[in-house]
Amino acid sequence: MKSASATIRDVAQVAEVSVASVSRALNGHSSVHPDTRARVLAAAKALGYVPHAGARSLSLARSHAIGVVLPDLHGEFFSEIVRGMDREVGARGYHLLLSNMHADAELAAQAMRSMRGRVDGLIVMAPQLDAEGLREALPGGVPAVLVNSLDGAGCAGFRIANAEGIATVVAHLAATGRRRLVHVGGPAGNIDARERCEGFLTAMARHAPDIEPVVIEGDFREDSGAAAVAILRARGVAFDGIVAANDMMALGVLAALREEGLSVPGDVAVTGFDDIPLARYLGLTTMRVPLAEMGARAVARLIDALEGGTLTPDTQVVATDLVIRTTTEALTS
Amino acid sequence: MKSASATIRDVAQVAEVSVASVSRALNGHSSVHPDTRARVLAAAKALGYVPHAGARSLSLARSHAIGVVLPDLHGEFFSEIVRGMDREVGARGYHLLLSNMHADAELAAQAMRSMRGRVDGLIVMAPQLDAEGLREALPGGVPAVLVNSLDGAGCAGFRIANAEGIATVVAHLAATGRRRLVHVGGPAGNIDARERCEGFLTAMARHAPDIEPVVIEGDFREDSGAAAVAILRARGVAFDGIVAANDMMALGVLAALREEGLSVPGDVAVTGFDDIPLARYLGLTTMRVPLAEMGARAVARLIDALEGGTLTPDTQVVATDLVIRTTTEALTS
DNA sequence: CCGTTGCCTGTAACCGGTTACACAGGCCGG
DNA sequence: CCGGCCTGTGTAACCGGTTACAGGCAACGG
Repeated sequence: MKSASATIRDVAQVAEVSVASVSRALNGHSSVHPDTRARVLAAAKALGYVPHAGARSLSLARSHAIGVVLPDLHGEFFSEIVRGMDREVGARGYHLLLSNMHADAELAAQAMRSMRGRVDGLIVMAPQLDAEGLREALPGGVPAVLVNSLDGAGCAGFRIANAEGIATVVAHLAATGRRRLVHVGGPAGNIDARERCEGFLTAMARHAPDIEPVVIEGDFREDSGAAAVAILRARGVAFDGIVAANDMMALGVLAALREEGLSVPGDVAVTGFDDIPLARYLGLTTMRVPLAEMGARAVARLIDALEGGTLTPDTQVVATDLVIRTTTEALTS
Repeated sequence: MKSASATIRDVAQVAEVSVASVSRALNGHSSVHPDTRARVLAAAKALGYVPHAGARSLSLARSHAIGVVLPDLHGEFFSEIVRGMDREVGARGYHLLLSNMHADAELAAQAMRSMRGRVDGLIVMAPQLDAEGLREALPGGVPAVLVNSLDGAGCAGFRIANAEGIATVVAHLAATGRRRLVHVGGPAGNIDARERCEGFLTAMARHAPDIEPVVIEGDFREDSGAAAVAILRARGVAFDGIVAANDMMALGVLAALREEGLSVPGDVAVTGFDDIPLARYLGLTTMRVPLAEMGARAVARLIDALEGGTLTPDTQVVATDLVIRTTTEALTS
């Protein structure tokens, strides 16, 4: 009811006990006389007392918050991961503290540092940072779980089975009769993009050794998928399949192909990666990555470690599943 | 470099000055001798000192974090709003603390209380809470901005022009020759759902007074859109337009109609609400709600108030735009 | 030569909680 | 009747910062 917030001392005064007793009563300690507890609870309710979480976490050295550092929230990729984290964190009684990290390594370091003292642990998604930059940015003393990041510091982490996933995609396309494949890659410096690109080249060497694989660099955003198609047409490249490094670019590719009058999957097959929710609606064949689950697992692992366990410094690989939809339907034979 | 985190006292000891000087030097106070400042900076760097944000915010009574309380992160509706908040908050040097609130009013209150002392202000999205429950849940002493919520407490807030938006939709459908409209509403108790439903009935009374409007209750999720179509068919209702209360249900409606062999927009026109990113890809006619912008504005308003301004307790209405796509194309006349 | 001023620094109180420790009192057995 | 134990409570130190206040010292003017 009171607009100014009451402190534990106010409660103590009203209940006519010491602050220690108030603290014990409110935290359910056993060694508090029932009468005292009742008086404290009554006083707390009367004053509308709400404990000050900041002060509490200072003395407990526990904030029950975990920090999430990520590049940006654009596109469904990170949204899905955060959604999974949010679910797990809620179930465990923790909070999520979000922090955007810009591409610059220095700003990234600053973002992580600014979390010391307000979170118990850190989940870092820094696909664009190199091992060096990441190690420098990570503040000491805070347990961290890396997601989709190069591990330069021997941290716990998760990574997507990118190369294996792309290999599955290429094999699938080969099985439906496509061999002149083009890869639309992600931005240089992005670890997922690089692994997917390398996976593509390796897979092509196996499935279509006679064909010179074409790779066009994009930036993981829809526009760059469309741009890639324009480049291909301008160069006069012949292709019957486009393997995009993520779903958003695949969508751009789809739109551009239709614009150009090419039929999908008639003339060209198209695949994505991630299986963001959008992909299902558009019939996009893609590699399903359990994004939300990965987020939830990262949180679970971190909290387990915080609550007594230890954080084993190994990187867990999350598997991907091929989801076949209409953009790669086999040609009528 | 040190794994255990250094405190300001460690820095003071190494630099051979008092903690006060360290604090002043690091915070750029003018009254520090250049030599002292240099010694402090050197010591801080040597120890890998990072200030403890929790302790800092306790003594400053400022956390530079703002709390966001929302029902869940499912669907793109809230994701978009949070994305806008994240952008604004990052630009202002603040952090976002997420907290999920379940439907229960008691849990909602607890979620908000648990933020006291860790955030400077609160943004509350509680479309499912009544005015009473919301007022009780809001902790005193923390500035709050309500988004899409009933205001029982005279708070600052934002709301969507729901009724006007639906009226625009109905008018648009009427203009393309559809009059036997069905509304698929959101869950009971949700403020947006109720306003949209009432808006629908009002608009129908004007545009098609001779027709008994049909309303089917959904839950804002895709499945319930499909379920609504099943109900309509089972009841043998005749309709040539479906006005869904949000985009996700409209998608469910679209899928179900196609399943039933009905053509969109040939036999039935379909509209959504919100203009989530998905809508564009599926050609769904909908009312665009500037979700990200609304989130950003809520944050901006809150931070402005925190930094000296005052929080005027009025509710700002965000306007919606009709976005016409293929699901309401006019019938060939 | 001394008082004043300004610059710089340290001491200590404070933010709002938690908790180790001391201690008062009642009850018990010896 | 007294020592020990158990229960319940208060005092005060602590978490890691910030900052009001006091004071030391050099420069300066009178």
